[in-house]
Amino acid sequence: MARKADPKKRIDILAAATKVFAQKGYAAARIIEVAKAAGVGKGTIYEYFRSKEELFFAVFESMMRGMAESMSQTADRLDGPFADRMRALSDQIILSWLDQLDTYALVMEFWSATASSPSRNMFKKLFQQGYRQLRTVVQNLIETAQAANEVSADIDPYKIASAMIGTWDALLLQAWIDSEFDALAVSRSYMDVILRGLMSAVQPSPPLAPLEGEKI
Amino acid sequence: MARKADPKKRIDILAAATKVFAQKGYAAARIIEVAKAAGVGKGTIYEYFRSKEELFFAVFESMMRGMAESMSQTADRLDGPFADRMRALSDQIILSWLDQLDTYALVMEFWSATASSPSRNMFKKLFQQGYRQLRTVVQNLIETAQAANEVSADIDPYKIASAMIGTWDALLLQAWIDSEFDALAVSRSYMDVILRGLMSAVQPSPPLAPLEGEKI
Amino acid sequence: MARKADPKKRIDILAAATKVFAQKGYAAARIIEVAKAAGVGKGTIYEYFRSKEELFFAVFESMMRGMAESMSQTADRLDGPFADRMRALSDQIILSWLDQLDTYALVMEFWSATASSPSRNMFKKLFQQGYRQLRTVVQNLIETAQAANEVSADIDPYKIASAMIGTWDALLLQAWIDSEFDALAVSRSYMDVILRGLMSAVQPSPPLAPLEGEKI
Amino acid sequence: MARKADPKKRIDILAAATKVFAQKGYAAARIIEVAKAAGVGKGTIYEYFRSKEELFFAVFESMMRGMAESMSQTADRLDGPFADRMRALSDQIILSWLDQLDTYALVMEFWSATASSPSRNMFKKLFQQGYRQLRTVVQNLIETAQAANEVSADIDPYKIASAMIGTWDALLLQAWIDSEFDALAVSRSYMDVILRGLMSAVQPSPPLAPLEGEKI
DNA sequence: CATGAATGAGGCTTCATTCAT
DNA sequence: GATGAATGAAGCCTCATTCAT
Repeated sequence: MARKADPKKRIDILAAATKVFAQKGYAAARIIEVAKAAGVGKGTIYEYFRSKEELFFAVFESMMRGMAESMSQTADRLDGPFADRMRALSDQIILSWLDQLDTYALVMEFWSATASSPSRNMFKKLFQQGYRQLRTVVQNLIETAQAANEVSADIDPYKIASAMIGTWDALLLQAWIDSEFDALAVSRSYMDVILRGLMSAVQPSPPLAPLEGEKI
Repeated sequence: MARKADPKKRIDILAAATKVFAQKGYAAARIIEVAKAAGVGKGTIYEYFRSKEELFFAVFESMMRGMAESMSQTADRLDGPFADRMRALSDQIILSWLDQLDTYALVMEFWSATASSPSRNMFKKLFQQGYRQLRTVVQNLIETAQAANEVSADIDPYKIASAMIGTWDALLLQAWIDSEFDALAVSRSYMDVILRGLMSAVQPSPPLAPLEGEKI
Repeated sequence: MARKADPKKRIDILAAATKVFAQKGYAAARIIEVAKAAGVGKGTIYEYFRSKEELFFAVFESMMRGMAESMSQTADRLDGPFADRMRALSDQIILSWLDQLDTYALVMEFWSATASSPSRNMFKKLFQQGYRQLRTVVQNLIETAQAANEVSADIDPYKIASAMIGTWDALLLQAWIDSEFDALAVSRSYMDVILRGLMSAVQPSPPLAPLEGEKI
Repeated sequence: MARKADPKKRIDILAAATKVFAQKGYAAARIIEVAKAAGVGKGTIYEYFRSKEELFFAVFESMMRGMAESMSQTADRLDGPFADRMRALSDQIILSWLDQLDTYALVMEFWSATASSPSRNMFKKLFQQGYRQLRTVVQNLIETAQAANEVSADIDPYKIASAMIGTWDALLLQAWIDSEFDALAVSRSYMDVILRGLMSAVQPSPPLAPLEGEKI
């Protein structure tokens, strides 16, 4: 028998690719670099992945899967009053991402790299799915809080959840851009304000002039 | 940067490059495409820009400059109570970007394209500068409102401004990814909550357990 | 204006490619070799031909065109009695090909190179066309001779023409394989016999046992 | 050549290789394909043949051996008058080859594949040997006929034999190229003419004009 | 003996850049 | 100044061959 197919090798290559793609970007990443980082020969990469693009896609997929998993685990472990849950979730997201800020670069890579590629749509779907998953967690928290009268009923859980995860994303982006940016501190202040907004009595934006279509 | 005089041609090339880079991404964009789009010969590009990267950088710079300009003009025109100003600003940002969502792709491009480039730092600086500019506008609005007692004094204008522009950014990202995402509606609900939070009495997140370093 | 497109360069590359393909064979031929032989850069090849295969096809096409041309010119110049014409044609074919025996290798290349290629059918057609053209020339000679009663009427001009050009082809093949093989001498002896057969009274193969399907 | 003993496996591989090489051509043939067709592992090929080229050479050799064998068996079985023998031989050659026209492709492969190979000369020799063998059979038939006064004595048996086998080869080539080409019918008409030429009284091509451009 | 996972040399091709016109 | 033909560096990928199991 020949050397048996090492299932660990696929993982190794994936890990190496994640690192190299994150550091160099898709276009600038070299297959040979990935091979070296994985401690295998160039050709071996192609034993496990059909092409550079497929490898890239596999990295993305595994990354998203990892994120989603850790996310739902986190959500399961949350308890206490609504505000506590939200603060804990926020911190968890920020902290776990700050730990692997390099990987964050990949999220951007995935976009540019597939700009004119037919797999762009697959990326789009995986991406939306990731966002949706996270959004659902937050949305559920809000809805539960509304049921418990912790959050005013006139809040649209979907919209607010969308905005909140967007904010986390953006804070991480800023942290990535600017290593001095204190994403955790900002996120905490932000949560204070948001929670206060969510939990206070409703005051629909009443005397506000119509805004539709206006371009100030 | 520019070596030849005709300023109109330089602008034509820049506009063409903006379009091509936004559509194809930096790596996939071809100089010949830019040349065709600009209606000039391939060699002419090099009369105005030393290299593809420099052209790219120029596109980025002009984009940031344009954004900043429109941003400060908008801010100058704002008036009325704090909530109105904020809502108007939010709408303005969202709407003007939605108009040119394609160009938004460039923001991501700028990152990935320079991942392993020596000009990465220049990009970083320009980017931070753009963010800072926008943040300052929001920060000023908040500070003014605090001075007028419209916003509680315990709010950190810098942090909240950071979070808010991040959220706008992220909503646009989601709109870009998912064409059905209604960024405007979400941003308005979001502003309702945020404003309520900002304008309600302060309730510092007191009984919250310490979070530092914890990984829930 | 840029350097003007040199139409001669295409010819140069084609000539170089003909030489290299003939010497090395399609698979073993290297684009860089062709470039060097043509005195141009590697990339220039791709300015004129989309791919190695296309270049190869162009070589084949130009070769066939050249052959056909020289063939019909030769035929036009033939005169005198039938036997003289045939002998002159035979000699002309053998001699002109012996002059460029290397090129002959290409005829074989064309086959193997396209064995599993989609362009195989194009090659097949060009090839058949070349053969047909040559066959028509011979066929016409025979038919004219039959009309003049120089050749017995029961001869099938198509079949005999097919066999004759086949023989020339095969003699050249042997000459190519074996540099000591005297294709000209053999072809002359062969023509003697053939012409004697064609011009003698008809004696249909009468008392011959049926051969159909038999496998001796 | 062979390094391992099992002679059956060697033959299996050889048969598989013959098929694959004939279908795909040498360059396009893949060792893995041969292995699959032979029902063995890739590595096993290398137990029996040192390299792809050696395998190819072995295929060629076995093919030539097979041809030569069948050829001499055929010749031994021939009897009757000269014309009958020749017609029977011709039919035998054409029919047996038409049966395996695919394999015919290999003959061409052998050439192109070794164009720039050091084994080219070995191929050349094997090839010449095959041709010579066949030629000898025909030559002997003619010489025997001359001794029996069936064929005029001024015929050069070597030359005519060379031309005849060449013609058969070429007819098969045409059949290979053009599936509608009726090689058997053409070969029979051709034999009629040739035999008539061979068996008629000698009329040396006497009053033939000198051949312009001739390079004797 | 047999296998097929691993390897890396080397090919084709692309495309930013140069420079003669 | 403008052009685009020419260039060649460099990348992805293939596939014959090796060798641990």
